[in-house]
Amino acid sequence: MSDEQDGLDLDESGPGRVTVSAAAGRRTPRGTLSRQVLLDSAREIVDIGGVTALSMRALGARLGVDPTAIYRHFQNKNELLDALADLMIRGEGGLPATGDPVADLRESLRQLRRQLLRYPTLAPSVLRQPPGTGSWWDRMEQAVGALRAGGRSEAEAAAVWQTLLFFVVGHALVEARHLAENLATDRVGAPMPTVNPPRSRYPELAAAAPFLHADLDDQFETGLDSILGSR
Amino acid sequence: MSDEQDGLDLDESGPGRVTVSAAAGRRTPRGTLSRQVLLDSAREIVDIGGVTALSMRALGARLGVDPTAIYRHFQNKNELLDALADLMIRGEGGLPATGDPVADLRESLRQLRRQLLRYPTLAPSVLRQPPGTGSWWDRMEQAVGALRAGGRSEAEAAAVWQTLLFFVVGHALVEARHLAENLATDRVGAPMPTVNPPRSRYPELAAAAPFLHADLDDQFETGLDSILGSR
DNA sequence: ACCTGAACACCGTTCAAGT
DNA sequence: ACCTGAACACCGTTCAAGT
Repeated sequence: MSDEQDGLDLDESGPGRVTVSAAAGRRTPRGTLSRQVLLDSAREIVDIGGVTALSMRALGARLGVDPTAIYRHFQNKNELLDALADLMIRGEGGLPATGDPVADLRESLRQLRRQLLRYPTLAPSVLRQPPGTGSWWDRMEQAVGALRAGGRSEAEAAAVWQTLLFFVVGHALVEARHLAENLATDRVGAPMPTVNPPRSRYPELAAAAPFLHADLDDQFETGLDSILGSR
Repeated sequence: MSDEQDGLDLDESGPGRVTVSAAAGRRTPRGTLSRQVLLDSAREIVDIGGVTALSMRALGARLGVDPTAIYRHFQNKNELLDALADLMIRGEGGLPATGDPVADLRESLRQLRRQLLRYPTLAPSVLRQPPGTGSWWDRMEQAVGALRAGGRSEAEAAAVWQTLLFFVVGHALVEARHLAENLATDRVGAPMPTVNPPRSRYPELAAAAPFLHADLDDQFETGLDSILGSR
């Protein structure tokens, strides 16, 4: 177990830094570099070492290409990160469409959560794409439709959608931290460490503490219930 | 107006980088460095240039001290950022206590929101302090108490608290972006740019779009309503 | 005890030069 | 047209040395 503080990105930092380079030997021949190839490699790097392992230099090294060649395809690193966030927001395999709008909405949010848990260190980039961005349109159209069908006004539907979004991303961030800590301490699947405030000063909190870190799948569904009002 | 992409931290980056140093001339005499002094200066730097302007070197320069002297008081930069986040979470001037638990809870969340809007680039650090951390205890005790008083079970109270937390932080992040964009384009106080999806493919979204960027104060209250169920 | 200064191993990005 | 390589202006952090 290391004594270093993880960043929001859950990456190793400092001396024990995770480095991902792999194919430093082979050279990618001319003309093969493209947004697609770069995004694939970038996602691999993030998959292995988290977003802090993704540097222009590391990405270049992985593809056997000079780091500065990347700037032919992305204006800067931020644009690359936004493109990765876009992939997560759009998802793979399309949105659920069973015919039940509310069920589809819930499943869409579960899908988003799964994506976020697979690439937890990209969550900040995802949260940076404002809710009105094109990447969100498909998911949002579905959500607003479901909420309107449930009898909500357009104004209410818009507000509830934003609330749902923040909840899903925030929840995934906390769960990702939990997973990372248990991986680090070899206690995968262990329950979350219980909050332990002094009962004398924090009676209410102490009583609620055991429930704070209940099963996170259940908690996610409960959260959806409380926002969607189907409690 | 610049064409560069802002980070989550809303800072300038790249060539037009914001730098904050000021007192590069005077030297702080020996023995005057402390966590308190460092935190105050760090907050000033973040206030002026955002969190990306805060480097160990910049902080040292501002205090007329070698950057590495900081490591006497904070193990590393992460610990310094956590301490700054702590200040935001705890707030200044104490929690509201009018006697009405639900009103106090709402006011406490508004207080947190105001803090986040004053130092928006610290929001990621705030979100990184897990909900069970000591910094949250006072606010959480109050929240859980109010929710229990409102008739909720301990499990429900814990879940609703987390939902509220994610909502407040996420909402502040979006609003901070909005403020930063309007500052950059000299349109302070202007309404948010309307989402404009093609109406043919996104009929529901197009109809709800005008409400998506309604007054953010109202939207915040509406969001609280929808989570707290007093709709 | 507390701070300095050089050093190490990194960054993102620009720009002239090569093929 | 596309990629390279040197260069610039930065990082966080360590460690031996100074006061």
